[in-house]
Amino acid sequence: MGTPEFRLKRNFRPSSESEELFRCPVCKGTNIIYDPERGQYVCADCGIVLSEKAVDQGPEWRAFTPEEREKRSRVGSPLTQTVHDKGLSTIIDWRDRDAFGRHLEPRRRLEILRWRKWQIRARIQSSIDRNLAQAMNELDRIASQLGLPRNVREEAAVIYRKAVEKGLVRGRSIESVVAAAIYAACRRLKIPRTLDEIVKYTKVGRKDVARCYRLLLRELELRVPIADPIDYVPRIGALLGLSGSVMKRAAEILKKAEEKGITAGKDPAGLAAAAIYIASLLEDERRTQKEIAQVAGVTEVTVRNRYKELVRELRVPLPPQ
DNA sequence: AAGACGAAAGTGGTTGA
DNA sequence: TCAACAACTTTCGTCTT
Repeated sequence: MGTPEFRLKRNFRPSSESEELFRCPVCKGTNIIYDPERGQYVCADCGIVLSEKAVDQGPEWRAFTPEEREKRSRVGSPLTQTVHDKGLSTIIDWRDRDAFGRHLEPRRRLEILRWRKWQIRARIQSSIDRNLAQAMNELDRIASQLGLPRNVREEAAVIYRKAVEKGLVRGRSIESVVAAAIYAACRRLKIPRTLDEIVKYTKVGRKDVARCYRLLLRELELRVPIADPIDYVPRIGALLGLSGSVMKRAAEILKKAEEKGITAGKDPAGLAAAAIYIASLLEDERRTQKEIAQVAGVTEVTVRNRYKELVRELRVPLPPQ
């Protein structure tokens, strides 16, 4: 994988009746372009990323109000109770006797044994299914709010399923494990989303999700490539409506910085933001530190610090003024 | 009036005894 | 488990455009 490259279809214009859907909801422009690498549509005029949320107007029924939480908890917790105590387990018990207390003949006994085995399997199966069903709901919700492409959702689903099968979800909230799975999927597929972005659409704490994420990595032996600041460039650039040459410039800066070994231990989003800032100056497509910081999910100060560092260490010749 | 800059104090997470 | 530590954030005053 070399430098990230936008191969975009300019003036992308789908035909006929679905036209309304392909207008930018912000600037009403029709100049929507598609970035196949990220699986996103981007408005070429105002630079906004049109997530799937903006395109498909699917119902978003979940609120974060206390009442909603109440409702959810009432649907959630009885599940385990039902399965545990009130499931089929009371119907076929462990005794090898019939309803009159007589011993069963051997043939009959084997039969019962088989029933019991299946009943237990069915119970486990159904609990996994129920868990998965709920989790997939959550996954879809979070993923579409983040505007994640399909392949990430699938990767996340696979990770989650493995986690359930290994019994890693027990004792943890489904939502936090789902969020962790999504984060892991993003990292693996190099679709950069910060942990904070994902947590934002969740009602569990950042801490929980981070812990679950580490757990998933350890228990499932997931290999995750280390976060590369360059991966953040296209997204930040697109959100700011910057041209390809700025992004290319930013990527070059980051590559040099990496070679110099001054990127270790630094927040990749911050580095990318700083590189974008420098590139925007060099290419004369100025954006303020504040704007860049905002879309990168870091503060102005961090952008500034990284930017000063990069300029100093790499001796980037800045234009006057 | 807005942007850039830097200092200083505070925060959350990692590391090593 | 605690303390030290580095990176990042928040806040604020000052200078520049």
